[in-house]
Amino acid sequence: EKQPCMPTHPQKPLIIKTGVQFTTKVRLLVKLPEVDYQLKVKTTFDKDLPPGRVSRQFFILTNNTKVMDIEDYSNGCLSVDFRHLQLKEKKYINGTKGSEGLLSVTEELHSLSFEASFTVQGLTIDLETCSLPLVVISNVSQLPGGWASVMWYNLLTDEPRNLAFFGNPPRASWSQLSEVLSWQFSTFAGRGLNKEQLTMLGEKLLGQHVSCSDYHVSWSKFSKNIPGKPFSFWMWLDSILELIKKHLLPVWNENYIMGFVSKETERSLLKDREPGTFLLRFSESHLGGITFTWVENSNGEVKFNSVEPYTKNRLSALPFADIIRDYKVISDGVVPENPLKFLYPDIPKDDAFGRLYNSQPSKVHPYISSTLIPISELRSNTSTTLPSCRSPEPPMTPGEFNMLNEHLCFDIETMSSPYSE
Amino acid sequence: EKQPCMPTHPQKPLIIKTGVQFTTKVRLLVKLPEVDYQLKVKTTFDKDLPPGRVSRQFFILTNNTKVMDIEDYSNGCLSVDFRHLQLKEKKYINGTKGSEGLLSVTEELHSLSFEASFTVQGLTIDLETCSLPLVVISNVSQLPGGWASVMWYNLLTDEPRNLAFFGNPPRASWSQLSEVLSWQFSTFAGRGLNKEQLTMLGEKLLGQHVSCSDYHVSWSKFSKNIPGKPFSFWMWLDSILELIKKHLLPVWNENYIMGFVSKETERSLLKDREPGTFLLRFSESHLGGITFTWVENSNGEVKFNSVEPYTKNRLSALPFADIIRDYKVISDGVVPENPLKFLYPDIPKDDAFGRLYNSQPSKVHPYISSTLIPISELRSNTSTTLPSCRSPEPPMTPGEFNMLNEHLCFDIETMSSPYSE
DNA sequence: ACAGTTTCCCGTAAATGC
DNA sequence: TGCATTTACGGGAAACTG
Repeated sequence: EKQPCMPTHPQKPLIIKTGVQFTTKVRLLVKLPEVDYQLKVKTTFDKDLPPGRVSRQFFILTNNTKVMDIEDYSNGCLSVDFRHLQLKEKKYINGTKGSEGLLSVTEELHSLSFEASFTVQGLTIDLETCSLPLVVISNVSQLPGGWASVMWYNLLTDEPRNLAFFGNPPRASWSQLSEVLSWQFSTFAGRGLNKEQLTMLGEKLLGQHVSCSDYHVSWSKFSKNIPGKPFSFWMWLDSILELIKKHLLPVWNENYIMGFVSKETERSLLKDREPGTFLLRFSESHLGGITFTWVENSNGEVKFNSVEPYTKNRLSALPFADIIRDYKVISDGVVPENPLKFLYPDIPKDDAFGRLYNSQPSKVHPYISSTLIPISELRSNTSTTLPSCRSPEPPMTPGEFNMLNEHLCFDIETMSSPYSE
Repeated sequence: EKQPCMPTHPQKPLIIKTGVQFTTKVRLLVKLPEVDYQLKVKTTFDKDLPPGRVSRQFFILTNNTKVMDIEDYSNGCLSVDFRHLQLKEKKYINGTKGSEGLLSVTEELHSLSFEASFTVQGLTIDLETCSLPLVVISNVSQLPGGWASVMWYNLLTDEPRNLAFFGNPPRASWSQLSEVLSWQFSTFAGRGLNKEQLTMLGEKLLGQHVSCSDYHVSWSKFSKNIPGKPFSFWMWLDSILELIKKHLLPVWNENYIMGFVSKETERSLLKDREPGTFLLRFSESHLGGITFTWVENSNGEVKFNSVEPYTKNRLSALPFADIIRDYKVISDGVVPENPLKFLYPDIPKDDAFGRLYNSQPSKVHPYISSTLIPISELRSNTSTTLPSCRSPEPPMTPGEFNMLNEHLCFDIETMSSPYSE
């Protein structure tokens, strides 16, 4: 009879961070006869959860009851918006720290329950409903893991409340999964993944089995660390999504980032193109990095170069389009030259990126304006630059206030509060 | 009977941010006879504060009583450390929102009281003491303003608890103030200010009166916005201090930053030097910026150029020493050249900064490493690029830190609030 | 409308727990 | 000890509130 809407965390529903406000809405779908009194709804976190089922317990720190009201728009349904709800972990539940030590926090599912009761014609009616499974995190660094769980659950089951789902999570067929992955990109970055990009992702995940589109991917393969690497497939992919959202949106939406290409494919694509042709792809070895690879012709021999991937730190100092515009290679002290001429297959660089270049900062008079440009220095013998020695650090002695300390002996002393810097 | 010792937390004592933990310590300076029971100390915020005296009221959210204990080291004094104390504002004290609407939050002074009582030989003895005046802030953005208050108070009064101090704050003599300002730099950045730097600051604050070292600076001149600018003298100076702490420490400590120089002085210093001689100074028109000015000789005519000031954002993309090493000017498309040759007066650039250069990032094999370099493009027609108007100068102040001495006699102590970095 | 002030909360760093 | 998880809080920005 009622229908819960999810915690409306704008972007990533079904994930709640402790100590951070969330909201939820409950709507009564039937019209009640003669409701002339207040219909109270109470929200409870993990109501009736079998003990030992979860390893962490939480409660709603804030006010958890509210009176239903007629919805503004149209239908006249009764509904209630809970706002400013906040979750806190119960401490000291000693001993009963759940049996599921095998699961990580982001695999532990919870739920929000809603209850109301009213009396009509002497008959008391109890209503109760609950949310889809929720993941509770304590730091945004756990958001990607939590979102992986939410996706997996909702992709693979229709059960409304199987909190033990990750005790034995099913596999996903590649055709289902690839659709979800593309959907992530179209939802959060405005453009989905094309067939070639998905193929590369499939091969990364499954080896050459991708051809069989009914191949299945296990939860571990998707969400647990790749052997030999400190991150999982999904963490890697999500780091790219974040990079796009923060620094590459226009370039991504123009479809200028091939992004997911194996090195072999990359070379076979570039080798017959005009020298100076380049393409953009994401780093496979590091989280959230993008690089460009260009082809050049030295002495009749085809050569490929890739720049060290740019990560969010570098990109926040200099927008990516400007990096492409200004990138220079200096060989043996000769005049720097930009090796990037054509975006694959053959679009003149400025035709593609011209609209995305930042205008130069306007000049503040007495000063000469200055900008940063990305530059690589090549030596003809070895590939890179000088060895250099780092120097020691300067001591930094903040004078302390100990001036008055010791000798003052008498009685109290003070306090330190964290202010400093 | 009790006596306070200074904020043991080295950094910014006497400032407390709501919602952030702080600590304080109280020490009993007399030995009590036969103390065979527990001596409890209770901490109260703004105890007995006349109503209406302050516009905001706070309370200690956490546990505020603790038992005294024998101090670990030596003397066997009784003492107690309060940790994890936290302040929260009392809400809804309707109506009584203090009379002092004239004062800003950082001018509103508070205090922490400590009480204990014990019985000896049938006689009950009450002990009480309290802290130096405290400033309560709610966001780190208020820290500079709070610190200005703490400095001014402790510089200009020996009263232990004049919470109405900012109702009518006294002026500071330039000789006092300049000492405090220099002390800020030596405490927080490891090197104080020299005579020339202080002179420039004095002129900024007082015009040409600095010669009279008994000239006095008002609190407003020090801490209120400079007419026509959105920041005060102290905010400007503090933004420079922060910039040094975060990005310029080694360069500052090597004394390579002249920093505070008027444009006139700058030119007169540079005009007779070798072309390519440069000096480093802070922006007077923007918060937290540093620039270099170099002299060059074009067609027998002396010319000065200054680069657009670097702020924390740019500096966190590229360390300042590397900027100096790599800075290039490109004129009319010719080969870029670094115009910086000698640090004033005549130190070859690499002799001065060589040890401070960062080593190049080591190369990750398949990639060509890349770095950012700062570059300015000049057109030959005018000396710089677009014309634009620059604004006037920011002011400055000197000061000194003898603040906390004297008054320590009786009662209390201090606190430092945890802000750190 | 607005300025001063507080709240909110991400993201990094440090602390804690297992 | 190392890893997983939580806490702490600076810093930018939004929300508040007179």
